[in-house]
Amino acid sequence: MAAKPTATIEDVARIAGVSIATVSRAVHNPEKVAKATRKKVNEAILVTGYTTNAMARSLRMGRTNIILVLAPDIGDPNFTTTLIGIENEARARGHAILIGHTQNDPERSLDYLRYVASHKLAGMILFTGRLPFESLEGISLPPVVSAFEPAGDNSFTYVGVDDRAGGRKAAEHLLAAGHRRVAFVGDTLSRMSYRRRREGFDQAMDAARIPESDRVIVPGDGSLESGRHAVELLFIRDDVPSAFMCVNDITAIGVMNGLAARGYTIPQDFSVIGFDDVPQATFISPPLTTIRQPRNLIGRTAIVRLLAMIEGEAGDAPAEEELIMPDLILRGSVTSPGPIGRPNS
Amino acid sequence: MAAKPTATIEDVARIAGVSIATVSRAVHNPEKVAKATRKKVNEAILVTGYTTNAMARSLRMGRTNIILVLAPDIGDPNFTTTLIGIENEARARGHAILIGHTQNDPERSLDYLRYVASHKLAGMILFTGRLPFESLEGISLPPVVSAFEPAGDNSFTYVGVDDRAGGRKAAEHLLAAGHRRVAFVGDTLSRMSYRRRREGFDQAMDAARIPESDRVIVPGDGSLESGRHAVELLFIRDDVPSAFMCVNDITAIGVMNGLAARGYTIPQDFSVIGFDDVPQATFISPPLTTIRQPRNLIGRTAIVRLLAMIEGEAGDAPAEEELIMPDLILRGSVTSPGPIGRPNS
DNA sequence: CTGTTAGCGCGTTCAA
DNA sequence: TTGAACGCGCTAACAG
Repeated sequence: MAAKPTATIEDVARIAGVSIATVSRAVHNPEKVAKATRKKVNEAILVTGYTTNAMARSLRMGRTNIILVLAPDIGDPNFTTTLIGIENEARARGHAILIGHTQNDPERSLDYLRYVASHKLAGMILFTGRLPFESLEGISLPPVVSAFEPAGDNSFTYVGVDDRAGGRKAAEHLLAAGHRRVAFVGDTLSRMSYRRRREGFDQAMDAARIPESDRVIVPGDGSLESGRHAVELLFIRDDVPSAFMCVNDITAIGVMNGLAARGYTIPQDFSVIGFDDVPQATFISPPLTTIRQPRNLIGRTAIVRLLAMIEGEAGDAPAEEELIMPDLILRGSVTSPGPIGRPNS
Repeated sequence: MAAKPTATIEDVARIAGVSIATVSRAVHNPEKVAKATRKKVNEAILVTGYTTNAMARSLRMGRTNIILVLAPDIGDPNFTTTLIGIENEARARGHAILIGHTQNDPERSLDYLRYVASHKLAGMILFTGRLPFESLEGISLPPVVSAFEPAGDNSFTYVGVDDRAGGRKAAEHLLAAGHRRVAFVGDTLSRMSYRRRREGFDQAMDAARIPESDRVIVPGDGSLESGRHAVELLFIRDDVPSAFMCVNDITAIGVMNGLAARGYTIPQDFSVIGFDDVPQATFISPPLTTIRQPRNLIGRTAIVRLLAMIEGEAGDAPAEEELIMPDLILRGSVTSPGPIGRPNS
């Protein structure tokens, strides 16, 4: 049995005994159609199971109201919660959300970009730090805002946490607890947000007049392993601080693991602070003190700005940054250093 | 500055000094165009930054090669890994993947269904157990396969883990370790997969001739709380088994928490086994013995079947189930019961 | 309030 | 090997 071709506006018109224009109006501007006519049309629609062909519609209209959210990793908890903020707001404003998963693969990203361009999507939200901008030549994109990680060059409006302020808050908390010699784990040039957290750290240390020599900078990529590895490195170098400030929670958990593996208990022997407030932060023991990403708010803000750009046609406003202040979440992984200032091994 | 309208096939044709038909051919059937002509066309495309208008294209062709993956929760680790399997396979076969996030909201689901219908997407993969089928009347859907959780009525081809076999394996493992009195935590009617795991449990118990009275069935919804709560319930009822088989890992972790809160250590005092093998299963202590979801394989299988349905036009094959056998992952949360058969409180 | 008509951009006959 | 012309389904302008 061949699939029955889907009903078109013409089928509906024929059955309702009106013109196709009337059907179109009855669907999109009901108030411009007599009640009786509207009724006939609606019945015909029910009979035929008619759905307006979106391709034809937007071919005619030249636009859609679909927004693509591009993420490198769907599973990232930062992403999930933010997405919900985006969806709720977009929905309320009559826009639909589609998600693209790039796995950090430039090929994939490019495919999605092409999709956006060729389907004339209304706009785009990027969670991807890097975009294959080189290959982007000529692809004409709708309004874009990037979230969480500033996108490549900063030609796009960016909404995210104030990483510098967050870094500062974290470092100040450690300082206030009495730590003087602290490690910064996860230093890297590749992610701008991490770089800014480091800057915040330095600002706080500067303000407290902690000499550079008391700031132990350990590189890392934000992975669990990088945290564990940092601990080993420091013990091998025999250069162990009393507190660890980590570029993100995952690294912090890695540090805690590394410390635990060496028989230390937290926070008695060492203090650890993270950044992001991922779900695991509550589950591990002790629960991790950290800086919370204002995820939902970031999502809402991002979509609000995007919609403003989409609707305010004139809005050739230059790219801006909107930084949202994060909160310090006090849990159990930070306390004052012991009287020795350095645990006994 | 008004946005420059994107180039159409006509612009390209004019610049290249050929007809639009030739441009179309040069793009989609290069071999049917003289080399010199092709070159001119390609140059013109580069100049104009032309991208074929997907709306017009699929309006003409009547279809797309886009597949929508509909998930209730993007963040579910089961989903993420499976998605990667889907994407890789789909990509290799020339299909693009878009993701929809329903949050289990019927309104949202319906929107996506409409999207699929009106955009004439090629097919759909469902991770959503429930679909608003009532409202679905008349919406004509492309081929659909559901994964992980059989969709509502079983009118759709389903690819998933063999829950019954998994449940059996888990129970047999407990039995083999010497447990006779075991709890099944997370009994529910609402999720078919959970129901099947329970059936597997019962099959194994039957085979071992364990009387019903030694099977402690505790209801639960698969949440962390449900696990904790089950432990409390059992202690209050003073009906404590030597092992817990949980409907999923999250419940199992809840059970472990509950047990730990009462001062017991696992697996010395109690054995616990989960189902799914979520990432946390490795991190907690002791690491959780569980049944692993063959996620990547489920993804690949689902998309392969879907594409077969899409391509084999004639394929009006009836809905089928393809069940994939899961493996038992041995870790540290199961051991033989103590000589007493019941721990000292 | 309703019908007629002209494209939106493209792939595809059919001729040349 | 190439070009002319049609129509996919729809909305918006213009008449009536």
